[in-house]
Amino acid sequence: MASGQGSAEGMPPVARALDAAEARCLRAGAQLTELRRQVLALVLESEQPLGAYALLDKLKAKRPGAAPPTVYRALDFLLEQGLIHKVERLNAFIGCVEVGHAHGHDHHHAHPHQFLICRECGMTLELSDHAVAHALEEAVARAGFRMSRATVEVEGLCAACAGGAS
Amino acid sequence: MASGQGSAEGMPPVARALDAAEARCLRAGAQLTELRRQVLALVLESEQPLGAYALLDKLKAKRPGAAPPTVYRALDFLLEQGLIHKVERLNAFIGCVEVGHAHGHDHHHAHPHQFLICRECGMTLELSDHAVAHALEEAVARAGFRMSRATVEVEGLCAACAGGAS
DNA sequence: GTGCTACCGTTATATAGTAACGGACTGCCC
DNA sequence: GGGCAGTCCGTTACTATATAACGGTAGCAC
Ligand SMILES: [Zn+2]
Ligand SMILES: [Zn+2]
Ligand SMILES: [Zn+2]
Ligand SMILES: [Zn+2]
Repeated sequence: MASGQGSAEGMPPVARALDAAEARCLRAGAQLTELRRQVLALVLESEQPLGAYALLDKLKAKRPGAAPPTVYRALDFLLEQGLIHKVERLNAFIGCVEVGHAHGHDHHHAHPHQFLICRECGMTLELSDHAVAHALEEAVARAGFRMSRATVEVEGLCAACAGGAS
Repeated sequence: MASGQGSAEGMPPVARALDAAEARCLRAGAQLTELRRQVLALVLESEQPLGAYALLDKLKAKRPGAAPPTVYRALDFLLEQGLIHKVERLNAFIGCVEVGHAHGHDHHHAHPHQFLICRECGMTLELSDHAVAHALEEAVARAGFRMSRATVEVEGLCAACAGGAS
């Protein structure tokens, strides 16, 4: 398999996600090249969403010649494959939590999702709340719109930060 | 009154909105200065959301020395007062439709709202859908978050553009 | 007067994102 | 084999978006 191990047991989560991503790309007929894999790994290794230029700095360690187009092209690919999402409020990118969930549903891109962003610690949580998605679909339809993609991002305090400060 | 007319009857909508904005600022103890009023007028006059630099170009007609901080400072003020919103997906600004609705509720900033953006014609519609806001509050609370502000933006096709192309 | 605040002009800089060209490689057709 | 198209990526230059920092002015309190 992709990272040389036959099973997901005992693998670090990033490696498991990379394998899942590779499998998804295979099924989609897309090429997860070395560069794209490196960028994806950097996104996944980060606890918090990373901006394109932060990503670029990290990438330069392995790829000294990297420039903005290097990372933006990789990000575009990863977005198209649904392997990462963009957090619009932060101009930053984060791995999709659903990749590798084995949920079967092969949304090759853009499943409905919502982000919760802690303004204190920066932690960003991805939800896939059906009630929110449904309410939004209804409201959009009532307005006569046809929805193609939705951005739902909440800024606030996570449980830990709210507990400490109140 | 602000624009020299005693009543809202027969006034063009932008002038009426400017008067409502002035009244809101008075109540809030904030100063709607000439610069801020000019920027607000430019935002309100536009059919579509305007970027900061588009706004700057227009502003230069009346204020030749205007520079980026000129317009960004005015925009920050208008955002704080809830007179305009930022459309994150477009990095653009649009007037709040609720200003001057005489709804009484004096949300001096950040009422729950959603944007519907037509990718064809650029038309952007502001909703204030309660069901969406409520579903989002519930989901956020279930995740242990405390929400302060939410960005909800839908990209799609408006009725007119969807009807033509299907 | 002094000190303080809010507002704004001005210059420079930081951050985010794209356009455009060209080289390397691959697969395919003839 | 040669030619040709497609994909990927290195590279340069550039556009777009946003902010930092300093200084001046006007109003007001004391
Ligand atoms: Zn996701
Ligand atoms: Zn937190
Ligand atoms: Zn509004
Ligand atoms: Zn339209």
